[in-house]
Amino acid sequence: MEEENLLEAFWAVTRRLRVHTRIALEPWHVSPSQSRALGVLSRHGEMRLSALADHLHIAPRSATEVIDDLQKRGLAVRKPDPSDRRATLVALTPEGVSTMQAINEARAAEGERLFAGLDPADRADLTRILRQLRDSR
Amino acid sequence: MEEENLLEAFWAVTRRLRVHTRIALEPWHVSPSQSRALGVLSRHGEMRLSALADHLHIAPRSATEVIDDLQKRGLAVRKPDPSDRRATLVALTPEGVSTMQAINEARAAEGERLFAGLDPADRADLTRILRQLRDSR
DNA sequence: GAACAACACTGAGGTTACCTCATCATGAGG
DNA sequence: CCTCATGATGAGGTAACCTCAGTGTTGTTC
Repeated sequence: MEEENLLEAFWAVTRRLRVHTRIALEPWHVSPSQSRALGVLSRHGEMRLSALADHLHIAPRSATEVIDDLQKRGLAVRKPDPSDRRATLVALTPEGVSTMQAINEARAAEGERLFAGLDPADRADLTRILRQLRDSR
Repeated sequence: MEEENLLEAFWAVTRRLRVHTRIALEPWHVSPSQSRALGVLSRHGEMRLSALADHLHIAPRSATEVIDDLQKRGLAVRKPDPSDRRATLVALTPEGVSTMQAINEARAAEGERLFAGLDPADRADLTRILRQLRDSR
């Protein structure tokens, strides 16, 4: 029953966070799945479509679609992999890079809005405990 | 940048929790959205379709679909609202009730698996902090 | 060095969980 | 009773995933 409450509280906070994220993304007309792809490309640099799919935990076919959308919006480009003519590399355009930066700032600000109410000690505890949960096993 | 990590850690734990939930639900062949509806009906008892939609934060039309599915599986029934012939009440069947119980137990067990690594003080802190985040503003 | 399995991507088409809009029956107020 | 609002649902749409089959390319094996 203690568990019940912990779980429930966790999901409630997750929902709030999701709402905040949606709001942060709105001005750029970028969907959550697109922003995840932007994030991976921005953190790891250009990569094959299949590698992107791995990072996003989705099927390669689905990565094709996400990249189609980002390319239509001018945020990413496909280019041939010089070392393997079967493969396609995906990279951010300059516009993709700057959009990602703007989104990161907006998201951090939205996160800050939610976490602002915590005093520093609680915030440190929360960070530490979440990391432990993330990395356990 | 502290924020970045807190947010990121939060999402990582959320993902683990989602995986655990999916696993907990698997044996009953109940989708997450169906289990949410079961949960609402189990906590609040029979209610109108539109009220269920409110609780689930979805459109009334979508509640119709969720209930269609639960009814097909024999977990819920529609009955006329005696006080308004336009309205339809939805209630759990005995099988729906027992399925919900089983799911709750499995989910608590799965949650326990994730949270088991925490020492009691951390667990109490986490619960308290999450409640604060959930209820702030 | 030809044959062939394995691989990278994408077209076709499916699923889930939502949505809006239009329709139909019923209800409530003037 | 006549109009307007309301509860559910049919029809049809969307986003973000999926699988499966096909095409071109590569590495391997004999």
